[in-house]
Amino acid sequence: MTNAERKAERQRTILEAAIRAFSHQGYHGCTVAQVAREAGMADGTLYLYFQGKEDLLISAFRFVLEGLLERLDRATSEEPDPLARLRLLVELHLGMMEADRDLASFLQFQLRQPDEAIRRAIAEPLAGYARRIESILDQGKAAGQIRTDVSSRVMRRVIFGAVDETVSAWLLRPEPGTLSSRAAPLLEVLLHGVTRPGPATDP
Amino acid sequence: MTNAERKAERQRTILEAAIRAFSHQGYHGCTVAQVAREAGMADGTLYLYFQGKEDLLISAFRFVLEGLLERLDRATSEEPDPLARLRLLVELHLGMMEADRDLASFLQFQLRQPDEAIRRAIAEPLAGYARRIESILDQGKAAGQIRTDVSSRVMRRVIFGAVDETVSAWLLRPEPGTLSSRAAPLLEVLLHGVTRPGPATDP
DNA sequence: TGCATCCGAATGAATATTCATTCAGGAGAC
DNA sequence: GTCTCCTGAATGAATATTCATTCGGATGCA
Repeated sequence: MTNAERKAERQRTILEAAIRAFSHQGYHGCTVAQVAREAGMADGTLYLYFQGKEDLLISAFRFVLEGLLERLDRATSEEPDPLARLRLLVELHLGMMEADRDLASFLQFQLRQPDEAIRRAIAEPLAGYARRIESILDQGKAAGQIRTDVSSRVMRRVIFGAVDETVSAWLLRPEPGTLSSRAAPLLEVLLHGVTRPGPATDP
Repeated sequence: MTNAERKAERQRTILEAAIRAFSHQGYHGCTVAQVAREAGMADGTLYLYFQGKEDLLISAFRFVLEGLLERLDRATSEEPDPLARLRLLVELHLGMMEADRDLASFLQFQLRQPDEAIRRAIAEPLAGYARRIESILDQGKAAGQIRTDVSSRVMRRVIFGAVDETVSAWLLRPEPGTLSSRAAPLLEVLLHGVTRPGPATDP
């Protein structure tokens, strides 16, 4: 059993090194040798734990996304109120990205791979994320807090896109310690829109 | 003069070929030879018009983004009402992406390059796009249509992110002829938020 | 000793870039 | 009109480099 644990630990070390390396140089701008060096081992050793460079990338995506989902689930599971859960989700997402800049950079810039095989391999955890947002929205609809005249899918895209763009912008112009603080105004806009709440808006 | 025109035309041919090739295979998954073949000329010829593969990519980005900006400006310049302009901008953006799927795919999946040099080279036209959205929002604030308690930059990120995500989702699951039709519900959410317009929402 | 693990130099495939060569068409001479 | 000479755009095979992957041997533990 210690044997399997050893292996898992080693894999983890490699994955973390890969995330660091990929996030700095990009998947294509990065050699296997660099990942190995970052992990503190020889080139060939990586091939004892992963099938090759692409497998490394896909495994890293899975590792990261599943970790994020797990943390999100754990944190939001106790909150019954849908709006509060949505708030929590956004705050947590921004918080986690801020806490680990390499991870954020990795997700923001490497995830959109045009390669079909890679996309397919990460589609599932991504869909899981989408499903969680939509499920919160559906609960909100049932509770009368969320509008029912727009599909949850459309709203999910707005929410996800807005959060995603916020993280990207922060990465490109990193005023430190400021990402989490963007959660409040962001949620304001997502919940109530950009228009001025005036005396009834025309149909 | 015909000489310079000839050159410009030739460059344009190459750029359009590059966009097609890059959007299908991705920048890294694509050889210079493939671009040349797509353009109907020999490998070496490309080097008479561009410095190399990277220059090709950057030039293609510029070409596309500047074209988009120009079309957006032309179309929105005559509309005085800020909200209507915003609506127009979103509709046009979706419409243009729908009209040219290669272009859309190119922008969505190739634009986020981790390479610093490339990012710097395309920062300017991207910032131009951002400025246009924010300027519309500012006009809307002045006209009393847009809320003034959230910065235009935050709202811009929400709008841009939402549109971007909508296009991405459409590209990944292309139900044909359906992108433009997503403009209306999208704008609904952007303008008024996801919450149910009820008897005053708490502070 | 035997076994698992690791090392890192060697390999060879892939491909961006170069450059010696070709050739279509224009200019001038007759 | 026709022949000759030029020009430079276009070619695409050859080059040089980069890098993912392999594998024969070293290392350390039981």
